[in-house]
Amino acid sequence: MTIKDVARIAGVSVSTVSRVLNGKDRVNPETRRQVLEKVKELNYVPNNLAVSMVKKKTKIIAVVVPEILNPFYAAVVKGTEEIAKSRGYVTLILLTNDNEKEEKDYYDGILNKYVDGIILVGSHKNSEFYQSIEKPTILVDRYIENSGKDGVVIDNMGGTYQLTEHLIENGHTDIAIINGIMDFNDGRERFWGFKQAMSMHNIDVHEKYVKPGNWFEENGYQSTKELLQSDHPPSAILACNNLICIGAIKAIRDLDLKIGEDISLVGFDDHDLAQFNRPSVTVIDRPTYEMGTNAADMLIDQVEANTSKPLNPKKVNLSVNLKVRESVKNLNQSKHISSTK
Amino acid sequence: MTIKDVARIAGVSVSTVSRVLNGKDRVNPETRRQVLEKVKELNYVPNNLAVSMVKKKTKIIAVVVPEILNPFYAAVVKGTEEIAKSRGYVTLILLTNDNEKEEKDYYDGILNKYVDGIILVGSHKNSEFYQSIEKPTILVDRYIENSGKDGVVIDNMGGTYQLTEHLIENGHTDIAIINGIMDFNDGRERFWGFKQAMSMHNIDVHEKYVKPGNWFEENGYQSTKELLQSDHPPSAILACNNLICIGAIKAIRDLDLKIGEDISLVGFDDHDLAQFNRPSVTVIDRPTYEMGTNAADMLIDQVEANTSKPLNPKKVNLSVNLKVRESVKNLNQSKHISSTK
DNA sequence: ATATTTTATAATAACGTTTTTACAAAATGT
DNA sequence: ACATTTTGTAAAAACGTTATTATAAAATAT
Repeated sequence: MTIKDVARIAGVSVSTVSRVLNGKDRVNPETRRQVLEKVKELNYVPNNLAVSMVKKKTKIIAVVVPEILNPFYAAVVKGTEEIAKSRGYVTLILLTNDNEKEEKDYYDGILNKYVDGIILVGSHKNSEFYQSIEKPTILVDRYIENSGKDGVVIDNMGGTYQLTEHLIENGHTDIAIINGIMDFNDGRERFWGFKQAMSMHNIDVHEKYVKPGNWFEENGYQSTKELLQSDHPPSAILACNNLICIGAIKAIRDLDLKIGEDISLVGFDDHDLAQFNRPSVTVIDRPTYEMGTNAADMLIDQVEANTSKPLNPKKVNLSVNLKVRESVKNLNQSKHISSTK
Repeated sequence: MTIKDVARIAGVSVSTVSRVLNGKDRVNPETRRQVLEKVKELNYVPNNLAVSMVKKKTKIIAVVVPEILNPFYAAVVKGTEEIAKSRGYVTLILLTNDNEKEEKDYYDGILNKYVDGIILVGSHKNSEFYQSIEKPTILVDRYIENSGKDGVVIDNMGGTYQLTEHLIENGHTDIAIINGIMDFNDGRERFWGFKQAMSMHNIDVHEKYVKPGNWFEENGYQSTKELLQSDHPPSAILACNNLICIGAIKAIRDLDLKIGEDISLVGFDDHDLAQFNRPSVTVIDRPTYEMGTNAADMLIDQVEANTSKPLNPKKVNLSVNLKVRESVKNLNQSKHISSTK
């Protein structure tokens, strides 16, 4: 069932059917009525492929993420898909497993020719890769300077700053930090936020309390064990993402210690275990779903404005939220109590 | 940069370039070499849209799921995407929020005209909807009889059968079941598996121990409270999905009871909390990722065989796996101990 | 030496739309 | 009453490919 069939059956030309369907003027109301009737009767739907070819717009956007089982990325995908849907677009999903080569191949093979725009949680560190992308692109979470692309990120520095300050306010000074890799802005900024808060309160950062590593649970588990089994264990640990935090919780449990008593713990990223654990764990919650919706709206705006490369790339910084729960011991209070004893 | 440009610059006809690129025979090796050289030099990549139009194949498949934040569906998506990728397809993702109307609209508007095939965790109960889908379709998880579509499902009945038998073997007879809605095969089959196991061991199913409801956490929480606060609380609870199980765990905790001592608990679906909770919870684990990969392979096979409607729809039943952990009290043993006292 | 087959390439049609151009007929202006 | 504008429709071109058909040259067969 093509537009030709409709035209033939309705007894008009192909162009007239097209005009009617696209709401163009200069078509007799009576003709319009008849065409619409036949369209409905024949259940005609235009072929997207043909439309895309002539309009050079596919109404498809791609969302490229490392992994979908991580709820963080799943939320980004969800936000993207919902905005896309509401604005008449569909969403192509690509999982990269953080494999740079795979991401590049994808880009060359598919993205360039198929989609109107790309939402990208990239695995590449160098800005050249991003510059080579011709389609409108929004970088999410990880932002690369000089990439020439707009970005939607969260306030990493503010997040660890708040967590650190929360610990300090509760009297902690021996604070350890377990971080992921520092190749991207996220790891770097989270570390800076911690250092900044410490320096603002004139507290020294002990080198042995700084544990860089990777973003996985095993790192959280091992680093926590090392910290707690050392000569001078810290009084509090800052876990820089959800997986590290889970690893830390498990390590603490395996060492038969109590969170919030023997050791205080705070984490970046909220997750089920942080909520469910007793005591529950104080965390920074970041608006992951909103990152998706923001990015999708920005992307589609760009697509529809035909601005493939923004003149002045902008980075939208979404604020994060401290969720105070039960995992931080108040050392001031306990000192106070012991001093009045 | 189109095939025309390449042809012009290489000094051959458009058709020759096309022949070279598609590996057709009857082209002079020397000509082939020259064309390939220019293609590389000009960095030419064929326009997918044009190819799709003439070949009537888009190399896009759609995966339609109710929700992406649920790890179960995320795993299906992941399995689908990885197979699709490896076989040269890309994956369109559609989230329905279990909204029947939305799903139908999607289907009419996009799926029919854009994709080669569909992997569908459907929200529709009636088979007519599925029959009306012209594209190759694989139903995942929820299977509708007479839909005319192939399906990939798991052994729901075997799952609850195993869970129930595990409880019975440990001496339980007062077993309660908290189930979701019975509109689809999943809820029905899970209930049947329970009943079957009970009847095989000649144990009566008490009506007050049967709690149908919905698949959400709140149902698990409320039903568990009701069961445990009744006159004759059961000795064991079977939670029919991950969310109900989480609700049950929370309710038990809020009632200050101990899992595996005061009340035994088993669940359908593995999840973080079941693993993390102390004591950990015995569950049925289902191969969600494999459902995605199986479905994608079956779908692409169909697409490439040009069989839009399988003559004899088949349902692939993947087996489930009992993960025995610490949440079931052995009543035989305790009886034995008390009788020898 | 001529007829036939094989090989290499080009020209053209087709996929299903939208957009542009063309052309009447009707309406309006003088 | 005639020139001009407006309105409604149709025909044709374009989007970028692949597939089919046509044609010429080379190779082979008789």
